[in-house]
Amino acid sequence: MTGSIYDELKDRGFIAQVSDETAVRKMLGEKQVTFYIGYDGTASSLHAGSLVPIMAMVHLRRAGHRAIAVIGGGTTMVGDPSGRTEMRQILDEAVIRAFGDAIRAQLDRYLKFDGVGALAVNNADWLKPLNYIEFLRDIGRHFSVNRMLASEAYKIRLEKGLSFIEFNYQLLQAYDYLTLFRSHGCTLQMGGDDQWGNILAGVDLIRRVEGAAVEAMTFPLLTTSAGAKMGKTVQGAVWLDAGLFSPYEYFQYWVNTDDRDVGRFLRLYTLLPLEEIRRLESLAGSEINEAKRVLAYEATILTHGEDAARDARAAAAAAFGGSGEKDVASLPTTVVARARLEAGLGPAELFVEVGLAASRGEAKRLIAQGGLSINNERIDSLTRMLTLKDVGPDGLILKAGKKKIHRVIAG
RNA sequence: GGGCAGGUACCAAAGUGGUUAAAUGGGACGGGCUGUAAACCCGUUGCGGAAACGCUUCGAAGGUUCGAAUCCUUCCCUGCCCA
Repeated sequence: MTGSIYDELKDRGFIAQVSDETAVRKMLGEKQVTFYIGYDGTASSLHAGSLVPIMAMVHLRRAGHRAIAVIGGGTTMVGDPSGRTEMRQILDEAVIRAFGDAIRAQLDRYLKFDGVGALAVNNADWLKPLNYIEFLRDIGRHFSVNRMLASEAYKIRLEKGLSFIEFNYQLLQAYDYLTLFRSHGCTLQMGGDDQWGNILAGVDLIRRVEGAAVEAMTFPLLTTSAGAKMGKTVQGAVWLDAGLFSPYEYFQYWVNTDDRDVGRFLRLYTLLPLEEIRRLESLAGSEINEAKRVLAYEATILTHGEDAARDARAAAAAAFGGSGEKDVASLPTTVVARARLEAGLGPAELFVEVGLAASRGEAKRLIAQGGLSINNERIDSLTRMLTLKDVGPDGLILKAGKKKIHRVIAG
């Protein structure tokens, strides 16, 4: 345990707000602290937007603190209105349960739940059995509606409408904190900066009910320098699940980082020492691409493991002609029946099939605009049939635009 | 429960009987320039079709009409005001 983990987090850009900086720095430096972060299960996988909290947990755990990941099986049934413009879709309970299990498994890769230094709990376990009247009397009376309505988090919703169920979210999250304080001695809750109000509600509740001082810390809500939300691409989220978003795509997501974000991201999303990061981010001009590759490689290791990261890097090198080993086999690949290739396939059909175009119409548009190529040769005609002859020893390489690439092999 | 205003494509927002597959902006995508960056310039942006053209879309379902996003009816949903 080192006295510097708080400052390490701060230097790396993890901290947006802290309840009491002096107290938090002190406790993280002096003793083992049990802390928690909640993850609401609104999808079967977390995405890159959740990486900051995950990395913060990894850092704290490495520093010897005890991590509790709370799967929001109960709170997800209510839905957090904080900062949202519209009510969340109400999800089916069985679905929420399944999502929660999947997310737990995902977090396990980063945190290695051992029941001692890192554990996962599901708040459905204590929220579902709650008795309404008792809850109102014991917990509800500590909350001021006036104060809640005045908070920034609800501001948008007061204009667009806020249902009663959502209004209860904050109470439940506060109750989570109280529960973990009582059962596990948890004294630090962290979360995204949009959670600040909810987290403080828990701090207040514990003070009122237990007379104890506990702490709160939030992470900045990141956007890329281009203004996009972290972890979102056009196609959708940058999922941490290899089945939803392949390691190759994941690697590419990081390689495509804006120059201006490289240093910031290296600090947040890799465990590289700060001196090394300072060296990498100082690279100028096209040299910065080297830093991006390091970022991508390290980030991919953390999420998908070293083997997958190596494959992804090799595939990227093959696709973009970078230095080092080239491994075409690691590109996203689709097997197409030999017989179909013998008969010949239209390019639009094939590009749609491998997911490089959303529809034949789009594929045709792309061809007209010179955006599609096979084996690095621009397709200039819709009737350019693709056959077995186009499938070389490494397969048939399809490209849409400059960056989306896919390999087809006959099978 | 009553009154008012709304629900249009990824988002925002025009359109109030045919010239509307639906203005405009943003976003996104493609091309050019580059460094798998940014900025900038050009183009594209419902589905099918080589094309002609066809099909589906404006909360949902019915209806009026030669013709509906546009008119009528019912229903669902949202916001505001009143209770």
